[in-house]
Amino acid sequence: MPLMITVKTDEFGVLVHDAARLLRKRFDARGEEHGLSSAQWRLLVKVVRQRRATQARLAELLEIEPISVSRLVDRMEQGGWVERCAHETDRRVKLVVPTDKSLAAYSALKAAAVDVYDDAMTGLDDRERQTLMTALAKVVENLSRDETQIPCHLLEPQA
Amino acid sequence: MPLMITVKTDEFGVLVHDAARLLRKRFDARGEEHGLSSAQWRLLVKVVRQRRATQARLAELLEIEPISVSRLVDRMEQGGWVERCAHETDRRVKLVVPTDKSLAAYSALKAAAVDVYDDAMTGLDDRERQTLMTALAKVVENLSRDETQIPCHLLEPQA
DNA sequence: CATATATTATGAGCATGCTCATGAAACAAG
DNA sequence: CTTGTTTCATGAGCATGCTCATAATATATG
Repeated sequence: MPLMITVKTDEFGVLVHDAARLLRKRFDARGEEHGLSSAQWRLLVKVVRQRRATQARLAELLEIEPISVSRLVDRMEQGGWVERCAHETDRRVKLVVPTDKSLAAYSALKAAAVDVYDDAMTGLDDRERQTLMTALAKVVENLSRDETQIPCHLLEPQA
Repeated sequence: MPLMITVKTDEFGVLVHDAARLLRKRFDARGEEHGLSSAQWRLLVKVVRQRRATQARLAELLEIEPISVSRLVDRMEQGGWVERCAHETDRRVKLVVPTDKSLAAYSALKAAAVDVYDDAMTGLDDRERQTLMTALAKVVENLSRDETQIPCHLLEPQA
């Protein structure tokens, strides 16, 4: 039997959790100059890129629930970042569009994001960065697939 | 000038954010069998390992604010996971100790965590896992150091 | 057309984090 | 001992996520 060294991944959850928390903190700090939280920042980027998106579409893009988008847009509308407009034909939907204030802040925010990532990855070489990105992407893919993972042999035969 | 390929790290924040969210969702799902959220699970692990810890110490270990521990312990005490006991000499502190219920659930929770990590890292070889862990640890270290990063030349001379 | 179903947004209410403020107890300096 | 400072726990109130429920509208089907 070959020497089986399996990497200790005990603390994987803690690491990811901490990294996400610390990144969020940095983004909150940088966004504060503009009066933006990190959640609002994320939504702003989507709204600027989409130009006009329904709240349902934003929920899909941000991978959060529509109700959470509703609350977030409430606060961002109040802050003058976005506006809710009626759809031309579908009276159910409200189109979320960026204000001039959002469009003006966008490039500064992009630059700030690059800064934060540079800080975060200081000391990692290109190979490590590459592996970090692809491995994380794989993890996200793994966890996105079959959410609850019910083994086939446990499934009830369908009628 | 050598060919400079710099890895595209644009989506780093999104990846970490998504990975953390999906992991949390898995832990919530697995903890639900026991009636535990992922935050409660994290605290439970610390309490079982420490045996008796002040809330301030738990806040330090979990890297959250003492007030957040206070609320979390409220709910966990109500759920019968922990108890608040008086300290022998210092009447300010309340020692948080695990109940039998916590001690009984602990090993099942540990096994569930291993499951979740296995799922998450499916398809990654040892080299990739190794790099993922060390790179994430480096990121956490980078972001933990000099929180606000004020360049020295901008600091006011001290009186 | 009429009726059933799906989609869109949002209200109510909860969990988990936060900041700011406060009260009680411990500790340090005089 | 008294006074000032620090530490510990927690109240008030907010942001961001969630589930569950509901109203309005659109769409599909008989």
